[in-house]
Amino acid sequence: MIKLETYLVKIIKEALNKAFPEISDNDSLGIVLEIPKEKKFGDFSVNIAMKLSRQIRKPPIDIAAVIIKHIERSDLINDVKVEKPGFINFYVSNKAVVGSLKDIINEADSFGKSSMGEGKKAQIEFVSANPTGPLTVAHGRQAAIGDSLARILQFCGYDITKEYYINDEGVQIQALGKSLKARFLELTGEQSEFPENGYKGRYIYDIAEKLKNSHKDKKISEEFFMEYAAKEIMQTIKRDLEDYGVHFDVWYSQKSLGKSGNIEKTLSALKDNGFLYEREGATWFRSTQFKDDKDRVVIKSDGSYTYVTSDMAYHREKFEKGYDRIIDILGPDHHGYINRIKAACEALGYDSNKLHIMIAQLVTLYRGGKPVRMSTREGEFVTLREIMDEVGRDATRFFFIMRRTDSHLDFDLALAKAQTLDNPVYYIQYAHARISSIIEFSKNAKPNFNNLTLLDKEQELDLIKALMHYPKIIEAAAINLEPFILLAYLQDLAGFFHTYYNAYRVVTDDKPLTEARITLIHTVKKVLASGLGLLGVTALEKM
RNA sequence: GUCCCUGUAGCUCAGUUGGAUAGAGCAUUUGCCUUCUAAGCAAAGGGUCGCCUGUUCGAAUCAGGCCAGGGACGCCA
Repeated sequence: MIKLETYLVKIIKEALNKAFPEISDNDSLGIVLEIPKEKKFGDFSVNIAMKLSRQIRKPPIDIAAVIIKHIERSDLINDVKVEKPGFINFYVSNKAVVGSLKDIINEADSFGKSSMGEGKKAQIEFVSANPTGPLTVAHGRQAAIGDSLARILQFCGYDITKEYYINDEGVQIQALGKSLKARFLELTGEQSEFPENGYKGRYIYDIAEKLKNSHKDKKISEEFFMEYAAKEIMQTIKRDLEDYGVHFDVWYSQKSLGKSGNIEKTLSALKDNGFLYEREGATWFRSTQFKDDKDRVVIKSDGSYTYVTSDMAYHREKFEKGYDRIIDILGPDHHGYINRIKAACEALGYDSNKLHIMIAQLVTLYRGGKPVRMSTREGEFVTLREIMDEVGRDATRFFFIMRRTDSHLDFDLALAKAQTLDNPVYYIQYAHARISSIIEFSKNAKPNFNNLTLLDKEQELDLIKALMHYPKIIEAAAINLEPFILLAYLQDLAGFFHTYYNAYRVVTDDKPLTEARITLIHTVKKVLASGLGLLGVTALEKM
């Protein structure tokens, strides 16, 4: 929270104490400053009178009228008004606004940071695509959201670990191995039959080709085909993510989890707590006791574990590592999964409220308004790599964050690629580049903090007020785990700048004024760069 | 059948967790480049917030019930 807001909350609290001394615990009331939607309702607004209405048993508007009388006036406030249902609206003075700009400048690079995550550990697991094929569109969205969220949480002081869970064993990997073997034999001219559940994508041929060149006359085991294919694909995935600007701290192998003995520990813990039973030769977890609609098999009748079993053990490890917040980002096909995992966590005695499982909803690709068809099973799909190659990294990441995580996303490749005003990425980047260009143009005008009171135009004050909201926006994005909130803010901020740019010249013959304006746009530039950085989008100096 | 997501302007979507006359971009119409990037700005039109009932000072937001679209429901992962 910026200083001005802290001050306002303080004087509101004092006024409340004087007006209604009988309300003892006004700290728990939580005075929250809101930013009114409409300008005419002032710069900050408080709905405390409405909240107190029931307790005091008086109409909100009367309560507000009493409170307002006790509010301390100063030269930071032009006016305080009571509005219809019972809002108390604050109109701050130019001095307060300019003073806030000074505060923002003094905070430098730490402006916008929040202390909400200080001393807390958080883990975020995302993408975690099976090493059975290249990353697809859906992974692109999860990667963009996950990485941006990690950056935002880090900005809020969290000690954050980014993790990728590699599903390197099980039926799917076996199918992958068989697919590679079939293609390999095909290439070497031998008889082969392609497995029914095999992966038909062209990339299997590429791997087979590579294998053929490096292993001419050697005998190859089934095991080797599996490992070779998974390793090759994992390398491609890592390279794609690297080029996408996403770095993971931990690559966690499911195979290593199996070897660690943690699955057995997890199962015996569940058994001790009385949540396991046997039926039809399999062992079941009584997840229905925790809001799941079906009990789940944890040991199949052939003695092997299901996917859920290892994932339960994996989540047990997450809790054991002492994270304060555990975040999973999954694809839409995993939604049925949330209750199962939460059930397991509770059965193991952990607080499942610490676990946030987010579902990144479906992405539909369009090209110039027409849907792009794809089918994973047939090996026809658009990869993240193809999208990056076509529209570029910045636009790709931006477009994937452009909608709320839990809502469906239409991604139009033609639009993302378009370097026109239809394309919202450019709108923000353009604002940043424009500022750079002005600063370049005004070489001999240095930022100067002494004449900031010369900033008195409506568009200038609007711009500063928009800057003042940045810390709130960051916190909102972190609390809601929603990078989209930040993206929307940057669009607004860029808009305020473009408006200002068109209304006034920054560089004029008036030196003190020019210096003040340069100082302002410098700060806008910094915040734009900071926000874009958190989204993983480049802030361009020139366009 | 069960579960999840969605339903707001012609289109794509916001709506600060229950607040004020429901907002933005695109599209449409009209203005603005001899001056720091027109990839921009200013202005106008456009709404039964899917439907019904309830909760209260107050509902697009919460609860219940319908209707419509999308997705998921394996001893696959």
